[in-house]
Amino acid sequence: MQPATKRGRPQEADPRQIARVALGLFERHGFDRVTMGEIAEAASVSRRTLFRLFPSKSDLVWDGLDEVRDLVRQRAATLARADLRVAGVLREFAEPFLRRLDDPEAAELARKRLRLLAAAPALLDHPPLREIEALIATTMAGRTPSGDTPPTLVARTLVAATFAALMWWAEHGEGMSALAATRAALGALAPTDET
Amino acid sequence: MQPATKRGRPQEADPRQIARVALGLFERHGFDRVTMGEIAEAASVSRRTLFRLFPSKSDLVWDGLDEVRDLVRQRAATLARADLRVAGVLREFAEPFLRRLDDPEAAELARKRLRLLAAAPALLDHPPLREIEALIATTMAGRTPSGDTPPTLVARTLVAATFAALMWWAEHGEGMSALAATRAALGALAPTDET
DNA sequence: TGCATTTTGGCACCCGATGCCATAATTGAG
DNA sequence: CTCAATTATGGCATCGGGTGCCAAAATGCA
Repeated sequence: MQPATKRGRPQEADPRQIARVALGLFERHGFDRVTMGEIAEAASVSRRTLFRLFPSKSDLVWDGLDEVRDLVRQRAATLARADLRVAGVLREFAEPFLRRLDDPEAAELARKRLRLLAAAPALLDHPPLREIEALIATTMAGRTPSGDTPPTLVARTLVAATFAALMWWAEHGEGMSALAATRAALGALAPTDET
Repeated sequence: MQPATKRGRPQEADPRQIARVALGLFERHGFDRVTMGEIAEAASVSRRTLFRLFPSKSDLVWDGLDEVRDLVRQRAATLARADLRVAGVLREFAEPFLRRLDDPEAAELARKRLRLLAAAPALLDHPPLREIEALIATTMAGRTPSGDTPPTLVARTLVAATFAALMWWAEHGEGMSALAATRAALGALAPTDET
């Protein structure tokens, strides 16, 4: 996969720097009011290499998500527990990442990104994100006792609901932790009979 | 809003016919492998008027959603009940529409559209759809007793979860009704404590 | 010095989408 | 009947995201 050899022309462009520049522009002017040409100019690279480093505009926002996806992959493969229900999925997948957001600085960065999402929903259509969803769903589906509600149904609904809760938290959840918001939302969804 | 008068050049293009043609092409070749130019040619209109009738490619898939949105608007304005919780939202908003899917023919059309969604998630980024979500969310937020979990949080999570359940139903829910799948999924989401 | 290797960036092009404008087809008023 | 107002159509140019192709630069290695 990686060349590892140091032959060839060395890479001049710094992807993380470029992503930082882009994120700054997005926050200031809005995601879709910033053109790839402007980002390229602001980062002092050509439009062409910008597209080579970040094949889509969304990749600039989701920079770093690949590593999260790898962690989720690893966690999914490692998990040997049989009975993995909703509470288990939250404990094993959501909590380890959400706890990072206890750090106010990390929380603020996460909020910035999530607010970008709310303003430009096209960002949700992102392959690594879809793969994380699918990983959680299939892992859960394989480890849930059958007989009750179809596991794939629960899994996909759970992931969607969790993301929605996170988006809400980014905008209105100032007082509470991301994890608390997620738990509260999931708990409130059961359609208890009323008059 | 509407001209109502019959002056001016009569409309030659038939939007519903065009949408049908487009839907057929999408099913056969996949949403993003069909170009607007091809649709225009297949429907015997110019690319320009195609874009005037359907400002975005997604509008071809979501043709007719505006009327659904109007119904939801009306329903939201009419609803006078105070305490409108999760079960109430399902009863007042989801059920009236999901019941239409008891008709096998309507169910098959809905499945076609939802399967298109699963294959091209960009279709989910559609203004009328967002407005329906927002309508339900704000209606619910205004009628839920405060004190417990923030209503806007519950509302947005509920809508996201319901859509996810519908998408699952379109692909794997052959045996069951759309409403049953939704209910089952929501009920299973509460994180009951386990070991 | 040359050669393989890798990055860079320029160019042309595709596709979705938008603005502008000339033109066609109709109704209604004189 | 004639003409103006009105509405739909479609051609043209342009923009922005995205891709393929290819030549030029910059390095390690023989």
